[in-house]
Amino acid sequence: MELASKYDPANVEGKWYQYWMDHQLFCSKPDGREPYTIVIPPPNVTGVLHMGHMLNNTIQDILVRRARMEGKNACWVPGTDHASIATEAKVVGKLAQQGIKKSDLTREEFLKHAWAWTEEHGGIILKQLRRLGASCDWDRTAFTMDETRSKSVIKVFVDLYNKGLIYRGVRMVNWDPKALTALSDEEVIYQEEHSKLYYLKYKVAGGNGEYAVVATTRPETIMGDTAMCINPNDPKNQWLRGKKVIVPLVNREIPVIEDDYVDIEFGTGCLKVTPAHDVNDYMLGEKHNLPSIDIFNDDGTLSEAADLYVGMDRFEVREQIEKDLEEAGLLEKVEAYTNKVGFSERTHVPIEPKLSMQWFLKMQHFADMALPPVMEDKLKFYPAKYKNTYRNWLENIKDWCISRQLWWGHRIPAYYLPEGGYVVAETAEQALELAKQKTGNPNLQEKDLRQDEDCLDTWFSSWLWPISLFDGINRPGNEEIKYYYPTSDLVTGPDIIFFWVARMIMAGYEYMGDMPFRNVYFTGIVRDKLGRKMSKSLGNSPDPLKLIDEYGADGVRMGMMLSAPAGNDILFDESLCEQGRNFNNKIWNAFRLVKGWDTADMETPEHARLAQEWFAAKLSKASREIKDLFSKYRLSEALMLVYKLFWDEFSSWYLEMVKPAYGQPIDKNTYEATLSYFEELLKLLHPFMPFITEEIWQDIKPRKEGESIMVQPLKKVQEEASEAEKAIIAHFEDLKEVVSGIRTIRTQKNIPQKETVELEITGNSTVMRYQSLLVKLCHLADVRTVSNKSANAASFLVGTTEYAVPLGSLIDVEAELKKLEADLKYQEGFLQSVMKKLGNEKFVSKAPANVIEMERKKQTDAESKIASLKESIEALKKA
RNA sequence: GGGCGUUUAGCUCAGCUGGUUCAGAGCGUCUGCCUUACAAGCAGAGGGUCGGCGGUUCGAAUCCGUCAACGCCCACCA
Repeated sequence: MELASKYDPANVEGKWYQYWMDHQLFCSKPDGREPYTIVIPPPNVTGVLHMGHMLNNTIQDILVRRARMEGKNACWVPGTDHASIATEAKVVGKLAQQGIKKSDLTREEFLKHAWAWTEEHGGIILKQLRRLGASCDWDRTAFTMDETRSKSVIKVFVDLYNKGLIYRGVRMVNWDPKALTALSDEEVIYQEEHSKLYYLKYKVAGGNGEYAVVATTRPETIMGDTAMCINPNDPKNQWLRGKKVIVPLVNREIPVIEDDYVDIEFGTGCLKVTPAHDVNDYMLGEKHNLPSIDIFNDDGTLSEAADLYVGMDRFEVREQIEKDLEEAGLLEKVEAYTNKVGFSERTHVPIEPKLSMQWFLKMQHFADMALPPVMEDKLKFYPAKYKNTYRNWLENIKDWCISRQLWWGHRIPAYYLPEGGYVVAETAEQALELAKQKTGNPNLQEKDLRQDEDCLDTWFSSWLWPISLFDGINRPGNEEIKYYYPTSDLVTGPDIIFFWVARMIMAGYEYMGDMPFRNVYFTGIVRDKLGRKMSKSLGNSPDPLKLIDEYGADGVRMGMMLSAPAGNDILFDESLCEQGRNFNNKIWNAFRLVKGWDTADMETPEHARLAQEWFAAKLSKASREIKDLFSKYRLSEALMLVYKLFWDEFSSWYLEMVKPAYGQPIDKNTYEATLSYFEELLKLLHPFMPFITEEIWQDIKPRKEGESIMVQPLKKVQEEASEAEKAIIAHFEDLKEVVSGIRTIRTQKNIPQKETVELEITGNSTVMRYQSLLVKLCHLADVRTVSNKSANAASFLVGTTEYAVPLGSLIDVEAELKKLEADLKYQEGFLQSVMKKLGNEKFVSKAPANVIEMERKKQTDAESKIASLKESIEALKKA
């Protein structure tokens, strides 16, 4: 035999991936079969593969491969996302290294750099996915900024604008002073920060030096104060009513206004109002008609309007103004304080609330459509707990700020007219037509129109993904969209439930009148074994490709799946990959064994016939259970089930049972049966470990070029187990226990495998049917039923039947007695508890008949066990 | 501040609508084995008062209440 005793994935995986590609086995075209569709959550175009991607894409591949083997037309569409803000930040950073500032470039020049960067780094991640074995239809690879997708985005923007769902206006938005753009509410992450609470003195105008104290966390914004606010019901501040106070350092007079909004208990009950830099203050300003002073530049430095500290950064000012206030005697005290601060999801700098002109999408309309199907389980979430999260968001929906002050993205198709106003159109030509109509000026030229400088939020393109991938926006009702939509499963992380999942559902109903996917599988976060998030700074994130080099893709896939129940975080440990690798090796060695057999024309021995009968039943049972687990998306459990089926049932039991003696041939019938079981096992394993299963499947029987396990249909299983099947499996479990019992005795008594022993069975036992197997597996010289076992035998119970191995002089009477007496004690205790139950009037009268029946059986069983134990003890004592 | 979730063996987790001796699995641990597929292996063994307390019930890991710890999401209190 020239096969190595260890499986070597490196020599196998690349070969089969190429084979699958060469034979177009990943490709899907609409046909008469039932479609099974997954659209990939598009990774950032310039991203690199990390463990989160590994988990996510392993799951998708498992689902796709399984569907393919169930005879469906499986289509997994890959692609990448332009990731507007993240990519632009990277490009800006790279340019900065070369000493180029974004502000020195024109839009066109910048985009040239951005595209060059995208072409250089773009799509690496998709190449990496191939190492994992991802069976994507690569011919369909899309990009959120390619022509089809871009046209879709613009078309949708225009459509929603025309429907009155998109509007433009000045609102308080989340401003990212580093990226210099507005963000949506979802892109702001609130984190607790240890900061200070400053108590500032606001002197009363025209008074004798009396002052009010205001507590604030942001003293640097006082230059923007336009009022001080008290609660009208606050007795301690009544004296301030109708007065004016003087902003410290600034020496500007501002009115004291009254509003219920102010919390009497907080600080001194006096609130400084800075309408330009706080959402709540903005609302107060609107309500009380206050002026608004914007004291910040876009980059978070102080503007001319602040008058003081002009040009300094907001945080420097905070430090400086504390000193200056102190010096001026206007700072009463400073307390330590913990508050929540919003940070930009991308640039991680504190968000500045800022009043600015932006584009918004009205969301109520979409929320109304998107909520019911999820709550009614038409569109299912796994795990279902995320329905709550989803509902909570939709029920408190706010309009979506969709404009970004960035260049890398889809440019907003709004065109401003020379004399004010604007038109919205898909192309510049159409815009010109509209403009002419609107202005009544037929001489208007394209150059007279100025397109909006902003681009759209990345998610404004991603939300169309399940539709735009099949060109369903530009060509509604085309063959592909009709066939593949709605897609089947979406596999993604719960962190983007609002960003992406909810919005896709909205777009789906708006543009297709139907859900974008039937099921959503939420994966957990991949953490290290200590439960920490994987991060670059901690250095606890392994390089997926190195893992694949070391353990093989199959091994890593298995490592990921072994502990990845839907929705739970997975604590990743390399040792899991080791387990995966070991399993590969186990499969490999089973293959070596079977491959090494010679066959002969001979009758099938009884023990082999029994083994076949049992394993066929076991296989059918397992197939049924796996199918059920897949239907519930319990993939790690399905994997564990096949794992045990292969390792324990097939390798440890079945193969040991049919294995011919050294140098002996095996009968043809058993050989064929074994191959067919092996093949079926490979098919069950294939979605989880595509490479090794293909390697062995190709070698286990002669195959034609182009054939692949990938597209082999799974054996059909019956919905329900037959009685015969159940009985075979149950009886066999007894057999296993007997075998195990005998092995234990061998171990304990140090009886070598080579020496034969005998087995005595007291009374009737279904195990007698498996006599031939017992003899083979336990190396027995004889099996016999007896009415009284030999005196000096080691015995054990399986069910109510006693099994005994006569030991002759090897018997250790003391130890044997001890064991039997312990058993007896347990059984007596057990019987007592059963009797107590049965003696309970209430139990007997209230419990259902079958439960009582069960207890009675426990009673008789225990009694007979006790009897036989007592007998054994007596016999031993005599011996 | 609101909402959700988790708590079962050393670790990671199953245990559905309460009742098969129901307390389980994988890994790890311990013991013995280089048995002619596999030491990345084989055979065997030990290990938990199911987070605490209280209740419902003939019967609770499972239902209810409460407390505790941890985690996540949402929220405009300076």
